[in-house]
Amino acid sequence: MKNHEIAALFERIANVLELKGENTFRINSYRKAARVIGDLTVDVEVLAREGKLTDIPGIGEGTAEKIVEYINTGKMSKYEEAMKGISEETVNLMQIPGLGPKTVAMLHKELGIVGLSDLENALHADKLKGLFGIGDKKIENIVKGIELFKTSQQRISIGMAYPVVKRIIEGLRHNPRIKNIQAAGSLRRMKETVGDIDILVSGTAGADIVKSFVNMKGVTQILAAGDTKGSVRVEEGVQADLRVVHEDEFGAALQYFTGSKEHNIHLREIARKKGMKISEYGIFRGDKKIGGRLEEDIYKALGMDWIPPELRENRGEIEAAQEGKLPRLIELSDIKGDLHNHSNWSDGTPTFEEMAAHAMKMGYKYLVISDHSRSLHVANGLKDDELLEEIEEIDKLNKKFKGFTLLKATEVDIKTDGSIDFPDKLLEKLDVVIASIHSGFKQEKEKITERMIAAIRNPYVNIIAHPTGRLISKREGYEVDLDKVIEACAETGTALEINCFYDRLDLNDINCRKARESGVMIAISTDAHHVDQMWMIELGVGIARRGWLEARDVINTFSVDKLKAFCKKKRK
DNA sequence: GCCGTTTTCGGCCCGACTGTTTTCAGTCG
Repeated sequence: MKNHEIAALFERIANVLELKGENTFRINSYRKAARVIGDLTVDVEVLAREGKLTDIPGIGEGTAEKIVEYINTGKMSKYEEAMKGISEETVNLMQIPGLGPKTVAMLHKELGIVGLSDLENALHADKLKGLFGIGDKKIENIVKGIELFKTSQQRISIGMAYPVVKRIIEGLRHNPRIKNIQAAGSLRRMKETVGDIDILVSGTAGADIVKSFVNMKGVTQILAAGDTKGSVRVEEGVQADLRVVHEDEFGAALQYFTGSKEHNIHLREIARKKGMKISEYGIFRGDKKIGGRLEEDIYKALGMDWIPPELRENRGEIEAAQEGKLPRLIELSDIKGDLHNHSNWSDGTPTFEEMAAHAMKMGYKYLVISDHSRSLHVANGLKDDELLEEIEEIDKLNKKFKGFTLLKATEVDIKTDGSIDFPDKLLEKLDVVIASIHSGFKQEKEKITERMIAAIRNPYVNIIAHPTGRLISKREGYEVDLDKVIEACAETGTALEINCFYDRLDLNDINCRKARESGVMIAISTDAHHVDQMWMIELGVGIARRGWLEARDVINTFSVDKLKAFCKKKRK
């Protein structure tokens, strides 16, 4: 799939055109094109072949031609033309906070600054002073911006941000001046990574609320503390912002600060066409405010259903809301059990009893014990006779439970030749078989895909765990043709996993939606090695919601009997 | 460059903040 290459190219065209001072609306078109192509769940090449590119909203004749050109020749003449006389390094200067296209272009023109080192030299030699629009403050800000740019920590995983938010909300909840408190931003949308944490409150005496926020436990640095906004850095290294708004603006502000930007822009376009206006203060017809206390006010006034935050990415949710066709997204309470867990028999820490007790506390009806198989030595994988012992042990325990079942399973290794390292007669004794790749990551795409499909065709394999092997901001994952994997899963009745572990979140939202569209069932599983990791099911449900999944798409919403039947069916 | 229940031309999301060019452009979210 060339979707991401093409999206990246459009984004780069937008950046360089911005630098050149081209028409903003044309630039925005390229941005939009980049976005919609990047978010497609189908192969752009297929659409091109079918002549359907212009069916995509935001893709017109011009952009479609450029896509076709790139598919056919591997080049886009528009990009090469735009980059003439400009270095990529110069375009990248715009990433420095406080440096926008106008300033970078001016610095390039006046001082011949090409990249960051030129800029630093010029600052050192005090050459910026006296340039049009540059005063002492501006220079100071550029210096700060460069520092920030260099040290700017990456976006952090939602799994790290999530507990921080819980702690902050817990810490403020008892404050009598606060009426409502709610996380906003990409965290509320359950995006897999979060840039900073946004918390919104409504209440009286803003300065007082802000004060208690910046003095909270875990705060390492106070960046700002005013009447309506406080900003801190916490010990996890992430920035957290708190905003205080009026009670009757809370819904509008929540809607605004939740984003995404693209979703909000689309809503505002619709509002404008209907003679209305949306801002963080409310929704207005002319000068008259017609709503804003509740988030629902905004959507209702625009003639559409309220849209769950996880869907607000401008990926078709607005159209669906207008037609009353939003999915009934899966809820955390639909989950009846966790399908991938490790005990102290392999590389986990808890005993079976501890796992069962925690699962029951979470309200689960069942829990899958899926220790590693023998070839995964590093994880103390079980040998054949040990798996047999484990099965016996679980059977014994199950007799003690009422309304709860430990399910017998394994996370079996898909070896480099595509074989599975437990024999069928052993797999036969299990309720669930999970298969995954833990070695040979560097194999070629075709080989990995074949290998995975061989496992999917094994009649005992029910779930493919962490299907792409990626680790967020650490490892790309192996190359696998996911389209073929999805096809094979759909054919054989094999489920794909959303691995909830915070640095995996694999499948991701887009692949998850793609799988659903092909009729593949999904398992949401934590891969917990400790009972304190089982809460991460919440992250997986978030990804599932972002992938438009309903309860019926997810096998761990099934009753224990239905789940067992699902797994058995494949063996016939 | 895209798009159409006022439109095939003339629009295209909204507001805050900052610094500087003292009336507004640039940047950001």
